[in-house]
Amino acid sequence: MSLINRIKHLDEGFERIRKAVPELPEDAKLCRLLLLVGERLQAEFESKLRPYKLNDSEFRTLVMLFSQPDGSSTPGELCEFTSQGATNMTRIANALAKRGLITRGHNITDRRQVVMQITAAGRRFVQKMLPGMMPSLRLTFAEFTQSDRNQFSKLMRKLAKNLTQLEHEAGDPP
Amino acid sequence: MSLINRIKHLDEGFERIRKAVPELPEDAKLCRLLLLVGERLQAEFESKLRPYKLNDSEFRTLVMLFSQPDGSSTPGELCEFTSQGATNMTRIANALAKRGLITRGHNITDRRQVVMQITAAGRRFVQKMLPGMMPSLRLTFAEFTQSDRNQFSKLMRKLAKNLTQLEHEAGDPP
DNA sequence: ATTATTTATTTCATCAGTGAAATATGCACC
DNA sequence: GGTGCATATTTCACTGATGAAATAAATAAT
Repeated sequence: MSLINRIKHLDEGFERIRKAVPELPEDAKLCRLLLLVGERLQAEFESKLRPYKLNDSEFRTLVMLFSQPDGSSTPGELCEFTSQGATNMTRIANALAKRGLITRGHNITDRRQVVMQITAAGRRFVQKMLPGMMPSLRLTFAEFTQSDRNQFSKLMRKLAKNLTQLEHEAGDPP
Repeated sequence: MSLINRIKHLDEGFERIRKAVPELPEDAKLCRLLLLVGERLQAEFESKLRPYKLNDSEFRTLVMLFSQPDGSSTPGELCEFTSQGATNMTRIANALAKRGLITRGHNITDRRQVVMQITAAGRRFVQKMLPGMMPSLRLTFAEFTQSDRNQFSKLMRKLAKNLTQLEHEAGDPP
């Protein structure tokens, strides 16, 4: 069932739910909308990655390194940036290192720290991958005006701000 | 690291990536924004569900039944609506049935079809759950004006339309 | 009546991520 | 130099989803 049809289905179902739970705010639907679109977008990304035998977290980690000023970082830092557990990060580093996309060494001034460094091959890989994602990216945001883009960015950041506040208030109140 | 900080980190990293891959459209960032917010929102939902020992796909399936005019559907239909595989749907149905939230019977006119029917307990469960999600929902969309909501809905639907087109064009061209 | 198709289930193997606990190593403090 | 802390890795058990293939049961086609 296409995304459009699922949204149509959502619109209909939501009306019936509101009949039974009138307190349900309209925002619940916005929320589902975002999640539906997000899932689909995520699936699109992963399908681009699959042929290269990389999964999403591996690729994101690699791009994270690519985007560092010196192309390197430590597992601990990357755990923070990507909200991954340390166990996972070790696994990801293993996978990337085995494929020669990164190297692992030790920080000279603190030999406890591992430094993961993107290799030339890793950079080439990212530079080859990114354009492959362009076509669907352009299609996805087709007919977006500059004002649409600005609105979109603004709304996402507003959501992010609120969600961050939610995180902090989650420190269980008495 | 908070969502806000991750976005700040994204803003900085993106600039550096653009230095190396100038063709990368600004939309790539919008895309990551949406995915970041979507992930966080999804996590929020799942945390609400966890105490009830239901996972996301189980709950969504239950709500799907709740939203049907007669509170019932078949595994095949639900697979379409939720983009789940048949194997998964059987597992979900098992879980929901074991907890008494749905019943399973056979369609009278076509005994191959299983009909999953939400029970009174299932309805009560949904009606109890939904309000529990309200507080975070209200916080998430705090300071959204009605115009924000309309914009948001409009943009999501535009994305959905484009993504649906993408799906269809995915029918591998010669 | 036999064959083919549809629907659901079962079985099995696999992947990706999670989290806890134990281990190794190196640093910092004093 | 010994104690304690920080960093990363390993091991293990688990969750949730995924997909292929075999099976069962009922219906449709003819």
